[in-house]
Amino acid sequence: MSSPKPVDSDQRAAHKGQQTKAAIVEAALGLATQIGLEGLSIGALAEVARMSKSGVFAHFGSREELQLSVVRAYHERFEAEVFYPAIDAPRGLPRLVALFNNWTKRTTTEIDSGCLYISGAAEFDDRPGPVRDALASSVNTWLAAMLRAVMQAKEEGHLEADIDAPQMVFEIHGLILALHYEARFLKTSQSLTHTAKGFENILKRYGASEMFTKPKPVTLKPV
Amino acid sequence: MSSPKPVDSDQRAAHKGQQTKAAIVEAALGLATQIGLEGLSIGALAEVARMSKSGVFAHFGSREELQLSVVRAYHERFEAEVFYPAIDAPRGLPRLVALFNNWTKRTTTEIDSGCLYISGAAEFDDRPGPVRDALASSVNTWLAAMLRAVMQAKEEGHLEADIDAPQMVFEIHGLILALHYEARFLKTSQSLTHTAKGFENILKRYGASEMFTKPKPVTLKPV
DNA sequence: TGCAAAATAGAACGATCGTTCTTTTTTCTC
DNA sequence: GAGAAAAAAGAACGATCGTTCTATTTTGCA
Repeated sequence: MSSPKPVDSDQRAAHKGQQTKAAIVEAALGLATQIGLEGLSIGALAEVARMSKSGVFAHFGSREELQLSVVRAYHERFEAEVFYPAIDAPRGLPRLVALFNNWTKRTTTEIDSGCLYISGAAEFDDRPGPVRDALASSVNTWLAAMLRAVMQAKEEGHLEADIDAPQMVFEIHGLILALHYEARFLKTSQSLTHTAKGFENILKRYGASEMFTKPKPVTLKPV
Repeated sequence: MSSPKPVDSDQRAAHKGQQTKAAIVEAALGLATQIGLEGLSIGALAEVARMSKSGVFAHFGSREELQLSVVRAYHERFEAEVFYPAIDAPRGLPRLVALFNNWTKRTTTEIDSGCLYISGAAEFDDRPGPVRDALASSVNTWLAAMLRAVMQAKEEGHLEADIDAPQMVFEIHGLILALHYEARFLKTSQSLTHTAKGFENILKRYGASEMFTKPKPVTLKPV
């Protein structure tokens, strides 16, 4: 354990290979969200990354390992963009609202780029294997976080005491899925409004106090 | 217009070719719901249909035309299974409930087989062309039917007079999407219960009279 | 029953796929 | 700066893809 000076900062890892690997995964993530994990081909990826097929391939050893790397990268990005920022919000309903807003915001962005958790589910829903497991594990981790937030809101007295927490998470999940489906595929214009209104409805039904139900516009931190 | 005796009954069409074409589409539908429209290959289809590749191909002329045939067949089946049976129910809330129940029942079946409207949306949301158009058109037709049912229930006084009908359809759509996602991909056990409960919650929120909100078990017609 | 037409089969095409192997280039370390 | 190690490129593989073309078989009608 006396490596000279490795692990500089973040991605700027020791050997050059890890940098390019990170760049490849980055490009692969972009391709996979657009055309799906199954549509992701090494040839097309190599072209985007301006490398040779075998040069790309050598970093992963198999296409499946490439797909796994993409799933892991997506998971990290999702956490960083949706989960962690919401932890700053106070425990209870505010945090739940923050989680949902971040989720919605990300999904809105993904109307253009595509969501790997949704396209991946459709592609791998009856294709057992490591990729499917990684996808399902990521999604379950996220849904569990939402469930925790709901239960905390219940404990804090921000929601009624006898609510069915998994039921509430299920309904919220449905809103996001409908947003993605109708906005990205059907190109329905009102989807985002419907999502926000739907969340309001859910909050009301589960007894959220009025002060939380009106969604406040996202305040930008002053620089 | 003096063809001897064609168009006997249903599929038993005039020339033999149309029978086998129907059989091929049938097999293709089974393959496509499982592995997706993009995963559907003529070689694999030929094997299932116990025919040669070129024999299968000749019936369609292109892979895209094959995919279109599958989408059309799926549309017909969806209509026959979900839409038409519900028209027997009285106009208004009973019909809306029947539509939803049929939809749920079909989606439950599709936990094993897969839903073309969902997997197709994921595959073609970024891929313009006739297949995407056919898929979107079918889904829009169905969602329009749901919207009509909601508005009729409103007119009949079964729902509150000032409700936002598209909003209600959006929320219902979300329930079905969540059911498919969580049951088929995540294999969550409670999904069907959550869907039914979610629909109850929606009905209540939009002012359905009590007699409709308690879901009656599907009554089997005595033989 | 015979014959034209329709339906199916068979072989081959160029392209792309994931993967392997070998060679060249680049990088890192002493 | 030399030499070892890592990274990237290049070529080729067997397989499968959609598609085309040409035979062969089967069908339907006179």
